[in-house]
Amino acid sequence: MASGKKAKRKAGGTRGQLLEAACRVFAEKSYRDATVADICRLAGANVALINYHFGDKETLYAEAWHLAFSRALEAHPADGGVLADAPAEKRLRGRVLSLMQRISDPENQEFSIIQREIASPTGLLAVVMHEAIHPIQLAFGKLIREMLGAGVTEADVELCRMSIIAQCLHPVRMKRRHQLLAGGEKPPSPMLDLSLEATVDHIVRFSLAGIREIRAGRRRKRTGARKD
Amino acid sequence: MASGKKAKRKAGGTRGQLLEAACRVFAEKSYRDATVADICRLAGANVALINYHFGDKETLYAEAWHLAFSRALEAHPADGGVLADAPAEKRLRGRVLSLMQRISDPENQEFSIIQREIASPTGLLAVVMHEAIHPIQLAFGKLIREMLGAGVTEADVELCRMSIIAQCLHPVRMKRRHQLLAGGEKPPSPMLDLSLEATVDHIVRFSLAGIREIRAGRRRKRTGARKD
Amino acid sequence: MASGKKAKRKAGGTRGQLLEAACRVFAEKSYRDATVADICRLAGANVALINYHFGDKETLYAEAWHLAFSRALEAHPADGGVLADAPAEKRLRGRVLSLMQRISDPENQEFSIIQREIASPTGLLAVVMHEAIHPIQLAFGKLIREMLGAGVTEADVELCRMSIIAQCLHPVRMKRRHQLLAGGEKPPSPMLDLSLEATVDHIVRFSLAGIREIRAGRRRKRTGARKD
Amino acid sequence: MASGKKAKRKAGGTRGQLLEAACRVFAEKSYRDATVADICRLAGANVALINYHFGDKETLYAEAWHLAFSRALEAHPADGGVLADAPAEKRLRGRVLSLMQRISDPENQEFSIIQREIASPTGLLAVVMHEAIHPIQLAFGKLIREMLGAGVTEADVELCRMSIIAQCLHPVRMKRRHQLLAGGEKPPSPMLDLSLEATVDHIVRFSLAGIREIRAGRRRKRTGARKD
DNA sequence: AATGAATGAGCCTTCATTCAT
DNA sequence: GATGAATGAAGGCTCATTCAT
Repeated sequence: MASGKKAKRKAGGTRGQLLEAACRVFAEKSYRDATVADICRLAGANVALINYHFGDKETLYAEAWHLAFSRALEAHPADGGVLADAPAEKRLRGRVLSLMQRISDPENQEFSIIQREIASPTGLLAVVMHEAIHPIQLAFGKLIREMLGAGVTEADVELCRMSIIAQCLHPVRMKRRHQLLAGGEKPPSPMLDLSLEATVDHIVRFSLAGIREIRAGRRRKRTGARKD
Repeated sequence: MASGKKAKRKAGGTRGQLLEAACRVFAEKSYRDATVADICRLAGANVALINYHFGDKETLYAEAWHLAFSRALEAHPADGGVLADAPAEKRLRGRVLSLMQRISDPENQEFSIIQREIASPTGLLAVVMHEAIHPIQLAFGKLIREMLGAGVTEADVELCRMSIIAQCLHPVRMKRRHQLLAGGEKPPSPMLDLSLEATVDHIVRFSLAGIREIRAGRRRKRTGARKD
Repeated sequence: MASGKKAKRKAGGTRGQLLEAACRVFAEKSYRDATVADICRLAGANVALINYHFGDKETLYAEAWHLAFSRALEAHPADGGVLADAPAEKRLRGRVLSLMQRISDPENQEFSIIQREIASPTGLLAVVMHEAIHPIQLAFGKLIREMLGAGVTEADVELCRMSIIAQCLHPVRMKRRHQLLAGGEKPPSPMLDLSLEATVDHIVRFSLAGIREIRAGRRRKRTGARKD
Repeated sequence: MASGKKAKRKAGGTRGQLLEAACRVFAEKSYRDATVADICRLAGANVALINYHFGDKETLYAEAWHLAFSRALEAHPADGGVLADAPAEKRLRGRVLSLMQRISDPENQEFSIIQREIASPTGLLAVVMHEAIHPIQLAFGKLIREMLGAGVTEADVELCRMSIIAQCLHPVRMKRRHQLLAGGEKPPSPMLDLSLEATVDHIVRFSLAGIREIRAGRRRKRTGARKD
């Protein structure tokens, strides 16, 4: 058998253990607050092993984020499983659902890490933006441009994209914040009990109305028609 | 006599200088990253004075936030200067504008501090939520409930409130993030050049459509009517 | 009286104590081998005080050398107390004596520090060369040029200067080396028992003969005379 | 070649590779500054092999010096190839040339190692002195005693020996120091451009004059003659 | 003989806090 | 109130050495 002879031999290797531990610790502690001792304790490893396997704390941090990022990407395909030839509304719903699942998945540390990175940047932020955030924004932008139709300015696309992405991120932030605060108290707002599905339904419906409005507004502008 | 008003060498006294400096430093550095030495250097004061005047770093932090909060509250009345008997749309616009001005005012450190607090909480978060965030949420909730009409669930109010507040906060977060990243590069998206007014216009129009949709949807649900 | 009220208050201040201790420790241990803990232990101070007073180990090192350098300069005037209008032989003897006294003074850590710096340079070497070594070389060069007379090449000056300075430094190095090795053994060579005066006498006599030879040789060359 | 069992097998074996690498690294880095990792990287070997083959870093260091020493001894015979029945002047020149060649040979790490050893001794110094330095000193001493003639004190021999050896070592030290400082700047003194031959010529001529002077001086002293 | 992984001791530095004027 | 000096607790990193194949 190929399984480890020694109990000393950790499953997946110590390097993997460290990476895993780093993901978790960095997800809940910020780069500065997290200590290599924390991570090693969680991984059951010697502190010097971080230097051995990763060089330094910063590299470990970058690799931990990459791991979380890869997992998130794999677990939650950006299109939400909706086919490219489905109606735009379906595709929008797919993307909204996918994004929200991705960032609210409790197994996924990516969002936590990114949030902390934004609060106190370490230099990783630019990479994060480029690799994780930009692609999602682009895909949303393309879809929204399509939905808004031809006679629309780039600024309108941008604003609608912002409106939609904002609605996806905000509830997750809120939920985390409340979980952080409440050690077990009653949720101070009923929204927190809403299922992800219900929230997605709301966002899609709310936003489709918004998009139609913008689209109509632009058409009105173009044709000179006025409807009060 | 312990008369509280002493004209010190420094304007507002050393205590005030420290508080002022703390506001700025905590706005750009996170609780952990900011050092008391940073703050004292900026205030031109001795390090020991922080302990003398505030006891410890954490208390100074709390007081600094309170100062920023008070200033924000004073500088940006929550109703945006719109009278309470104005039409709901006007009042919504007032609140959206007010909120966005408040958090994007570069002289106001409140939002920065809150953002960092959320990313790595120090215990201040609960107070912040209660004093700064909750009142705004309540006012928005009341207004939105009014706009949605009677036959609407609390969850709908909650969700619409979330949609609107999300749209207010997100662009400011985005702008800050980009300023952080780009030392002076061209903004990678045109949205960043949009004026606050234009963004507010969009949010209000987009959201009014959304609210009407939710309101109509609920009515449809209740009456069973279908109108397409 | 004006003396310190507290025993805690160290004579000359902790900063001075640290500098003094650093001189001694760096004189016997090399930058790398010497630890800040060593220095603080010797100074009876807390390790953090090095950061407080000097910033870091490297700055302390530089300041320690500067102190040793200043003391050496002050205690051993480069001309050895011989007047500038004295005969060249007297002035040479003055310089040789001065240099040797300077580097063999057991109270003076300058030479030790320089020796270690040469063996494993820290970046201070360039400064050391410029401030401590160069002036001495220049003075010797000027004097030797005068003694060699007009018809001499710059290379000859250089070589004679080297010959003389070499003789000054070498015995001191040898003596230190032997002290290092012998924990109390008998000196393996009688030279070590020679007084500084005797060594200086030798160097001057030996070198004056050498200089005369070079001077004569050059003259021979110039006049075309040959004497085999 | 048929001897190699594996393609991996390095020329001279891994042990030899390590020794070779150690010579080079210790020649440029001091015992403390040089890390076993440095050496293994250069040798293309695993870190654990140092302990396997040599026990510890210190033993490797000693063996590395021995290798450098043996090579130096072999490459530069102490008498400089001058026959034992040649005139004393010739033999002196031979020894001076040989010593200077030995220590300035860029392929020879011996001198570098010794210099660093002197600056921060590791316990190897005693061995070095005994095996490498002492024999050279003895040979010089014997030759100089012969040249000084019978009526000379042991101290005079010692001092002349010092004068000559000092002149051999100093220029090499100087040259190394300047190479260390200047990454490629112009040499601040013309001496550095002098050939080894020219330097040897100078040393021999300068020293022969010195020796004659000492010899004559002693004679004068003995006979009571005075010559101003 | 060789290797990758692991270990523990030690070092420099940072920083909030406290002490003594 | 204000100041300079002092302190102790960590934290990240380096490195020679050892372990288990």
